[in-house]
Formats: sequence, C-alpha cells, structure tokens
Amino acid sequence: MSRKTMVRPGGRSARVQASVHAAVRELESEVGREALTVPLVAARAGVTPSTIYRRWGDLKELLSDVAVERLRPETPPEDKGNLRSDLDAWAEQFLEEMTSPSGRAYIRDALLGDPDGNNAGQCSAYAAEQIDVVLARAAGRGEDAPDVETVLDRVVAPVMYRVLFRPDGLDTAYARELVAGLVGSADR
Amino acid sequence: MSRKTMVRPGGRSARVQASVHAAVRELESEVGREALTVPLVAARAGVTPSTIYRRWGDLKELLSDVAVERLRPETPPEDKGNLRSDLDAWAEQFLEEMTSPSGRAYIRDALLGDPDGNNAGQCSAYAAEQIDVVLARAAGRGEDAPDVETVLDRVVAPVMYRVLFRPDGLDTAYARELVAGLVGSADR
DNA sequence: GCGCTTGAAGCAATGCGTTTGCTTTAAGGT
DNA sequence: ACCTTAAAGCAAACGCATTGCTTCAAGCGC
Repeated sequence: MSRKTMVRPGGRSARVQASVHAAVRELESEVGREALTVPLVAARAGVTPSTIYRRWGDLKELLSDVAVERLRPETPPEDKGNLRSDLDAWAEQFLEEMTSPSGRAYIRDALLGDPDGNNAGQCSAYAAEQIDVVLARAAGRGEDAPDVETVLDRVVAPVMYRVLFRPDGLDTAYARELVAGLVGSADR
Repeated sequence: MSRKTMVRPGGRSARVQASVHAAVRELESEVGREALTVPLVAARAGVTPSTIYRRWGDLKELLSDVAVERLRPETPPEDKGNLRSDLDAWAEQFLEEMTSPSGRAYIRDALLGDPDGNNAGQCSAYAAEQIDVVLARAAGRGEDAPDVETVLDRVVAPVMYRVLFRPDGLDTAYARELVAGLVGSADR
C-alpha cells in the first residue's frame, strides 16, 4: 500500500490497479506463486510490463501489496460473552490463518517486498484493531483487561515468531496457552 | 545452510564456497546490498555464474546462507552474577543487534531465501542456545528459572515481532521491560 | 602409485525479465 | 472546449537466469 494510494480514484489508474491486482490473484491460483512473473501478470491484466515496473518497482512489491490486502480481516472478532473466551477464539482463528500455507505465503510476501515497512506495519495494525475491539468490549462489561500492546507482545508476537522462525508444531492449543498465560494470571 | 553443508570439506568445493561467501561480504560493503548480483559475486569470487546458480539456486538463497552465518553469536552471554542481570544484558544486546540496519537486513535475507525454513530455524536455535546458557547458569546458582520456550515467547518473539512489523520506537528499555515482566513476576 | 568414477566447475549460447527514452492517451482543472 | 500533466503504451537495448555439453579434480579400487 505504498504507491497505489496516491492514484486518482475512479480514473484510468484505478482501473489499471484493480486489473493488475485481479490478475495476480487469478494467476496465483492458476499457475502458482512461483510461476508468477511481471510480463505474465501484465498480459493477463491487459497492460504493458513497464506500467507495472513503474508503479510498483518490481514483482516483490506488487505481491506485497496484494498480500496485505488478503491479510485484512473480513469480520470483527466474535463476541463469546467474556474476555477470556473472546481472546481464545480470536487467537485460535488468528493462529490458524497465519499457519495455513496461504497465510504463511502472504506473510512472507508482505514482509519481503516492503522497503519502508508500511505493509508490515499495516498487518500489525490489523491485528491491533481486532484486539482493540475485543478489549473495548471487555471494558464495556466491566472486566479489567490488559492493553493492546500487552496482547501484541504476549499472543500475536509469539505466534508470528513461530510461524516465521519455527514452523513446526503449531496448533490451536498453543494459542490458548498464550491467552491463559495472559488473562489467567495476575501478571501486569 | 541448506546445500553448502553437503560439500566435501577441504576440496575444491570448499574453496569455491569460501570464496563466494567472502565475495558476498566484500561486495556488500563496497557496492551495497541492492547492487548485488550473481554475475558480480561470481566475478569477484573468480567463479562462473553457473556455479553459483547450481549450488545455491539463486541470489536469495545465497544471501540467506550468508545472513545466517552473520547472525551466529560470536561470544557466549556475559555472566553478570544473577539471572535477572544476565537476561537484561543478553536481551539488550540481542535487541541492539536485531534493530541495527545491518541486523534487520540479515534477518530479512535469512527469511527471504529460505524455502524449507532451515535457515530461519537456525536463527531461532542460536537464540535458544544463548538463552540456554544463561538459564543453565542460573540453575547452577540455585535460582529458579523459566524454561527456554518461555523466554523465547516472552522476550525473543516480541523483539523480533517489532523489528519485523513495527520498526519504530525500539530501544533497550523495551528489552528490560520484557525481562522484568518475565522474571519479576511469579508467572508460570 | 595408477587409472577409474563421479560429482562439481567451466564454457557458451539462448531466452526472457528488466530497464529506459520517447510517444500517446486520458483525467481534472481553467 | 482547451490546456496541463501524470500515467500508460511502445520498443529497443541490456543483462541476468538457465541449460546442455565439456573439462577438471578429488576420492577410491585395483
């Protein structure tokens, strides 16, 4: 989301961008992530390669933009009635999304084609947003809740660290352990 | 560290590998990370490009190998006399290494050209190794210490998460906070 | 110690992804 | 309706990636 936001919305640029993004998503499922190439995407999008190079720089940055788009949560976290259950449910779903093959691929793409860190920051912002909803709901019920930063440190960070650096043995039980260590104790 | 370990040590292959790695390190500081290219590295190493392509696959994997090499700790963690101080010192140094521009670059490179996750796993193993030394020392003193997994979750993961996803506002105080939250409480 | 086997490096040609100057188009403002 | 300007199209040149074939040298059996 580095350059595409400064285009005039509704115009030709917007059509080109939508067309290119769509082409990436289509080709990703047709020929696979590895076979993607700028000329290929350009042909499918009905554009010339130079257009893509000038707007996105290279394939990595384009894929990074598309990946962030796909990592955006579609629905707000479910309301299970209390903080602990809400966090459990959210953390489990988050872990499952991030450990899935496609999730891992999107994370990698988002990180790798991201010179200034904007896309990675957006991913973190998505998680923070979701957590904020959960915590605000808890506060509304009168429960005392940790702050967003703490949940990021204690739940999101460990999950992402393992996804990236220790790909083995990640299951939903681990997500619940992390939540338990956070709200189950009086720590902090 | 995927293919290079299966070469016969001492022979021509070993010389070629050493020469290529050296060429990468030299050129990285001379022309910069972005200007690196396989033919360039090959020329400096006195090798033909095809040799590099056949041994490493592509530039990303070669850089990943070199990055992991550079992320290996040179010295065991310092002994400050007690667990808390040891962890403080180690976490501060770890954070500083990882937040430095070169550290960030190495992490990205290590993750980037790592199809099977071996290199990323090696990075985590380095940290676990260092932490294990600290914890074993604490146990030898009779202190009760958390286990390695807990330190990875509570200190290493948050640091790495912020380095990768939230590049702003990371200082050594944050490392100390993380350690304090871990050994300062009776949690776990 | 000598030749054989085998894996790795050198070589060279080919294809294609990338880059770039110039031209053309179209969106938005006057 | 015209003018301005940013972005897309076009095409050529460059250089990196890929690959079949050849050559070399380390390790091993005789």
